Amino acid sequence: MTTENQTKIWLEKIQASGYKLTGPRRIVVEILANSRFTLNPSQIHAEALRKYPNIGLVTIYRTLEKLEELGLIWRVHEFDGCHAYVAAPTGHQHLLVCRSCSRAEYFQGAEEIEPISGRLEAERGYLIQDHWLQLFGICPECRKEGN
Amino acid sequence: MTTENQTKIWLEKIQASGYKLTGPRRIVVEILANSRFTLNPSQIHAEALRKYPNIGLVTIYRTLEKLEELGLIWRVHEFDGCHAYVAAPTGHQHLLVCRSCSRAEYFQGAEEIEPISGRLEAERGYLIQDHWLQLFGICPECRKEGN
DNA sequence: CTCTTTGCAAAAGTTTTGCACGCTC
DNA sequence: GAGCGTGCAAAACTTTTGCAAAGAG
Repeated sequence: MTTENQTKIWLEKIQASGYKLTGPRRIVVEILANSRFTLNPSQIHAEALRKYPNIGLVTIYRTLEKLEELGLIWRVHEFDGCHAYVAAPTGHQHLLVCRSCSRAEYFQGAEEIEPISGRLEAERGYLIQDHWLQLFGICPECRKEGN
Repeated sequence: MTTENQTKIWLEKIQASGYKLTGPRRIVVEILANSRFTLNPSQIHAEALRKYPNIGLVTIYRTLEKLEELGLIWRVHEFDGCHAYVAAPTGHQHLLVCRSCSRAEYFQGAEEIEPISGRLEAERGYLIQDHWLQLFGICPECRKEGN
């Protein structure tokens, strides 16, 4: 999927959910749908200001809230904090995050986890609802630069 | 391991690391080493006040910082925030957390993840350093109560 | 006795809320 | 035109820092 399509799909979904399409929302969507890195509200705000001079940080927060509610973005949990967001994947995927530059990409095929859930439900009586699998490391670009 | 032993081991480790054993530190250690639930700084403070009337919230923060540095506690990432801590496990284990009461327990045997790391290193050129696997659900006690 | 640790107060940083105006539909 | 969305200001929280006094070893 191209990123232009990704942006378009998000905007349609926002509208289909009864929310209005506004300048600030378009900007935030464009930034997040196209970023290969995790971004926190303040970084998004700084980036957005370049294209929409008067946009307020509060609007970033409120837009993030809606995008998260619509399942379009995920809050990312990193070692040094949990303030950043990233475009949600299509389908069930897991995150691989660079600890140096916060580049984030997804990977599939962690079906290995299903039996673990089943085992724990049987052995401990929990109702398992969800799981997080996230890998951390150094991306190829940062390895080249010696980070 | 009994929880008294756990508390004792932590206190010894604090002392062995060159930190002093003080009243406030003993209290925080006792609370965290014995809790089956994740606790945030404010909850720990409230609990500590019952046994040590003048203890300050700042001291809780500073003690948590040291316990984390010594590897005795982990910060827990939950759906509704990342402010809570829990006693670290012995060896490589993963967390199972109740979304209703924040009860937390560990499980072993997620060796299934190793091949995933290897695959991603080979396919994407990352140097994988760490991973998080965490399961969320409802614990038996909360299921009984219909949460 | 020395040096760490504590509690208070204040600062810094992040996120939320109230409100009048502006814009989308 | 109706009602949602925006920006500003201020509030609410969480976490960190400076400092004098107290306590551990």
